[in-house]
Amino acid sequence: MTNPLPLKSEKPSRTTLRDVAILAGVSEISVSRVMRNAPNISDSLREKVMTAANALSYTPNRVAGALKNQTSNLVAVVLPSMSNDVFPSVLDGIETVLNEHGLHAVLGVSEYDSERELRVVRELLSWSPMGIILTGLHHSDHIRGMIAQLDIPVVQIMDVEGDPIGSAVGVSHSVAAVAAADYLHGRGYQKFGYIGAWSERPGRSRARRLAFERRLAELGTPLVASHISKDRSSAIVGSEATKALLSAHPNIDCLFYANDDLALGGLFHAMRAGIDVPGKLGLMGFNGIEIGKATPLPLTSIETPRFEMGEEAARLLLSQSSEGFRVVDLSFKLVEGGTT
Amino acid sequence: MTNPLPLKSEKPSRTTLRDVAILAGVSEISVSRVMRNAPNISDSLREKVMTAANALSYTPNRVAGALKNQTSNLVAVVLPSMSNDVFPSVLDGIETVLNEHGLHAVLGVSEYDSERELRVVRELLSWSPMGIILTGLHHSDHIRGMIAQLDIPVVQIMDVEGDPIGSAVGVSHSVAAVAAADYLHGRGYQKFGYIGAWSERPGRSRARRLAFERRLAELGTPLVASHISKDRSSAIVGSEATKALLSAHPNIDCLFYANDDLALGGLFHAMRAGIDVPGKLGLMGFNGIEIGKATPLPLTSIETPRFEMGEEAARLLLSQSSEGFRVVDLSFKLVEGGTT
DNA sequence: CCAACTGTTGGTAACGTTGTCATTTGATTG
DNA sequence: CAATCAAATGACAACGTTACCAACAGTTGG
Repeated sequence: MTNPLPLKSEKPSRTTLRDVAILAGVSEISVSRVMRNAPNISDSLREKVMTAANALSYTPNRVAGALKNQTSNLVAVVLPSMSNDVFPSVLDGIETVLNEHGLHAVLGVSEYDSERELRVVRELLSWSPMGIILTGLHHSDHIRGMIAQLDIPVVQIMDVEGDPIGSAVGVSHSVAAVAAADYLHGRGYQKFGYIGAWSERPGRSRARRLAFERRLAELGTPLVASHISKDRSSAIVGSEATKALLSAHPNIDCLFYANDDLALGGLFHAMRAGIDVPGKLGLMGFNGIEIGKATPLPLTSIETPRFEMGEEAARLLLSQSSEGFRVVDLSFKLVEGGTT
Repeated sequence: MTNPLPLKSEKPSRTTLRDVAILAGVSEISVSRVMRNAPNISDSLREKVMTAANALSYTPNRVAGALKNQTSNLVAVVLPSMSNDVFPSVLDGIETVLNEHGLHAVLGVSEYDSERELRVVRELLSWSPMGIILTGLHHSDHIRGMIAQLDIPVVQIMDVEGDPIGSAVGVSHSVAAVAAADYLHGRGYQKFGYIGAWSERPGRSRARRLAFERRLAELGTPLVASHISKDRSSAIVGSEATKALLSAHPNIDCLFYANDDLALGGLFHAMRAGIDVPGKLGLMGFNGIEIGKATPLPLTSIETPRFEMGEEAARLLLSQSSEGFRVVDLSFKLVEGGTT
C-alpha cells in the first residue's frame, strides 16, 4: 500500500541513515552525527534521532563508513598458526584490548608459509584496517611496501631481535636460551641434548636452539645431540623423541625442549621409564604453560607472557600514531620446577 | 624532487581501478572484470590490464566492493572465549576451510556474556559479512532478528540439542554424558563425584553434568557430590578440587570432570598422593586433549572433534544457500585410557 | 542596531567498486 | 551483401556513509 507499483519485488534491504532521517524528520547527516556522538548536537535532535533509530533498529553500515573514511575499526592480525598453543593466548590478549576500544580482529593464518602470508596480508589490507599485527620480524619487501602504501600502524609480535617495521613487542629468544643454558649448566648438568619438532619451522625456536648451542659451547659443555622431529609438536612426539635421543645417547643428562608440550612428553616418558628426574636427567621446557605447573614434578621452564604480549601489541597499535614506534622487550621468567 | 609544488600535501592515496584503467588505456569496468575473472574477456584486454595492475601493484578495495555488493568475503565468528582450549581448535578448523575459499574470519569474543555477545554481533554484522558462526544454540530474539534482517547464512557450533537458527554442528553433550555414566558404571565404580570449574558458565558443561547426574540416578548409583570451582578451569584447579572433594567424601571411587585440564590435574594429584588409579579411583575427562594421551597413565576421556567441528561449520556456511539448513551431529569417541 | 561570533543543522560531493544497461566489433548466415 | 547474433567493451548510476562547506538562528558587545 505504501509503495505503489512495486513491480520488481522490492528487496527489503537494510535500513539506512536515510530511513532514520525521514522518520525523525531531520537530515541524513544529522543522523550520522548523532550515531557517531559528534559534538554540537542539541538534545532535541539527539532524542528525535535516537527514537527513530531504535524504532527501526538501525545499525550503521560500517562498510560505507570505511569507504568514505579510508579506514575502519578492523585490525588485521596475521599469525603463523592456530594449532600452536602460543598464538591463541596472544590472540586472546589482542582481542581483550581491541574489544575495549570497539575494534575487531580480522584473522589471517600463514601456516609459516611466506607466500601464503603475502596473500593473506594483501587480502586483509584490502579491507582498509586501521592497523596490522604481524608475527615475527622477517617480512618481505613486498609486504613492507603494501603496508607503507596504506600508511597504517604496524606491530610485530613475538620477537624483538631484528629490524622492526613499526613497533614490536616480544621476548628476546636468544637471551632466554642463554639464560636456560646458564641455569642448567649451573645446576651441574654436563651432557646436553635438545629436542624440537615440526622440522623447526623458520620461527623463534631455531633462534633459541642456536643461542642455546652457542652458549653451551662457550661454557665448555657443548651440545651432545639434538633431535628435531618432523611431526608437529605434541607431548606424544616429545615422549618419542626423548626415548629415541636417550637411547642413541645414553650419556645425556639434561634435555632442553623447544616448548613445554615436548618437555612434558619427555617428563612422562621419564616417569614411565623410571628415570630419576632431576637426579639422572634434567628437563626444561619453554613457554611456561599452565599444565606444566600441575604435574607431580612441576616442569622447569621459561615462562613467556603470551597474553600480555597480545595486550601490549594492541596497545602499541592504538598509541602508535601519537607516540611513534616502540620496541617492547617483555621479560621472560625462568621458573624453576622440580625437573632440574 | 619528484613532486613539484605539492602545496596541498598530495595524499598519495591508494591506487584504484581508475589508475590501472588509465595506464592500461581501458575503462575502469574492464579492469574490474579482469580482476574478478569475469567471463568474456579477451586475452589482449586481460594482458593489458594485468600488466598495468602489476606495475602499480594494485590491490582491489574490498570495502568499496562490499558496499556495492552488499556482501563481503568476511565471516563473523563469535566465540565465548579464547582462553578455553576448545575454541582455538574450532577456530583453526574454521580458518582452514575459509582460507581455501578466500574468506576471512572477523572475530568476536563474548566472554559468556549475552549482553556483550549482542554488542559484538551487532558490530560484526555492520560489516556485511557473508555469513556468521555463533556458539551454542541459545541466542536472544534480538540477535536472531538482526541476522534475519541481513538474510545471511548462520551456523551454530558446539551443540545440536535445541532449536538452531540455521545450520548447526556439534556433539550431543547429554548423550556423551550418558555414555560416560554408562561406561564408568560398567567398569564397576559406585560412588561418583563430579568436578567443574569457573562457576560453570552457562555452557555445555552444565548440560553434561545434568545428564550425567540423571543417568547415574537411573543406574542406581546417584552422584555422591560435586565440586564446582569458582576459578577458571585449569590443571591446578583440577588438582585442588580433587583433593578437596576427596577429603570431604573419602568414599568416592570415581570422578568425572568437566574437561581434560581438570581431569589431568586430578590425575596428577592422585599420583602425588599415591592414590591407586584406576584401582581405588577412576578418573574421566572430557574433550580428549592431546596431552592426556601422553601421560604415564593415559587419561580416559570423551574425544570431541573440535577441529573438524570448525571445518564442518565453515563448510555448512558455504553450502547453506544451495543446500539449506542442516544439523550435523558429529560423533564423539569414548577413549579408554588407563585411568579407569 | 549591526557586526561578529558560537552553536546547530543541512546540501553536496565524494569514497572505489560493480550491476545494468548500452554500444561496438567481428563473425555468421540466408 | 545485408541481416543477425554473440562476444567484448564501455557509460552511468548506484551502494551508505561522512568531510567539507554553507546557512541559519541566537547571543554578545560595541
